[in-house]
Amino acid sequence: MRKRKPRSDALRNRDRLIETAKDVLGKGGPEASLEAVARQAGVGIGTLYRHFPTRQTLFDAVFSKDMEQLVETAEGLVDANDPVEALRSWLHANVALVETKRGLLGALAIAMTEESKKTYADQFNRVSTAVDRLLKRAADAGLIRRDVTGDDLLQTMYALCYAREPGPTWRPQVLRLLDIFIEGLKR
Amino acid sequence: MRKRKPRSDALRNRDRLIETAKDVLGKGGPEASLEAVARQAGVGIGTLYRHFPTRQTLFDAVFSKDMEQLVETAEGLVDANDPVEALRSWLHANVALVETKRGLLGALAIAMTEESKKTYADQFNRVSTAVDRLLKRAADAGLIRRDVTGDDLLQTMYALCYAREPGPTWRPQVLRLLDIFIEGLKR
DNA sequence: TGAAAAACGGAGGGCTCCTCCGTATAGTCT
DNA sequence: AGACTATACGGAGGAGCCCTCCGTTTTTCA
Repeated sequence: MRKRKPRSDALRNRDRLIETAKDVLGKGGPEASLEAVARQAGVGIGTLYRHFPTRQTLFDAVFSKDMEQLVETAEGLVDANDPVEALRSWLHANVALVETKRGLLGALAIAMTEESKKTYADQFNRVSTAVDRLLKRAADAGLIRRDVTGDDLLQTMYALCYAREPGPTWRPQVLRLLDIFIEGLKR
Repeated sequence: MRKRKPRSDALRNRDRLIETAKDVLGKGGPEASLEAVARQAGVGIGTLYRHFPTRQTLFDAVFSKDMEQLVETAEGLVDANDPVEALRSWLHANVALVETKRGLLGALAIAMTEESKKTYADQFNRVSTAVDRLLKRAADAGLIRRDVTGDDLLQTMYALCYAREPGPTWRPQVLRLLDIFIEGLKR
């Protein structure tokens, strides 16, 4: 017995929920009410929970597109001429990405737990591979120290993003701190 | 008309609440139930709210002792011989302090908002003064760049503490990232 | 010791979380 | 087309938390 085609209303509702969640979570942070999401999406609360059994699965759905973009940016830079500059611009691109959804910062912090690394394992691996290759090239060229991983970089970046209060000076400050960190990387 | 002496039961309850909060928040993070705090302290919920009208005021009470220690450490280092090393050891001391209450990390993140800077204004000023003096001495000696504030340092430190997952490798990793940052500070 | 200030406790309204299940409906088969 | 059934829907409901309000109790002080 073949499996049926997924029901169209289910697909539609799923999309509406993700779209609405992006909006609501962006404004209200990661603690926003899921019932509000369901309401605003014009959908019963039961429907929300059927599609996304936990808060985390909803976050994951919201972020998966951004993750994809992050991966692509990283992979596009693998063969850059100056590996250190490539790292820097990758990090800067990420900060810009984060800035577009400042309200999601808290949610991002949640998203970066060990738990969700399993969910994102595939993307994380691709990012890690790309970034680690850059790091290795830079280290081989004697440009930076050897004891740093792609994970370190990512975590530090998110940490710095998270630490600063949102506001007009947010971005330059984050970038400055990040650059100091990169400076420290150099041998 | 003189003011009365504060009632003894009030003082007692206040202390119990802070002590219990330290415990409960340490385990459950900053979202832990305040009703649980009241229950475990053997006190009515109304009593908790009378003493601490908001979640933040309760956090503040919990942290005020640690803040004091942080201030003293900073002030003790002002006249150290090597200003950069002094900065480093101050930061390391803070990391150690944070480690003793790993569970409070999330709460700390909350505590570091603009809002609570008003509450801690006094302590923050003393820390800032001490650290800025160290920074200035180091900068005057040409050891580090000039565009960094004590606030930057503090925030970065908490950010790095917050980014890493708790676990046996937590501390060395945080210290390593912090040292990289300090390295980047150097001119 | 007794009055008044100060503090206490917890009921209660409002909100959220999440589950469960009777009802509705889209896809499939004849 | 019509019927059948897997699939999805909605929202009521129990449980927990937030916070306020106020009648009752305790402590201080004259």
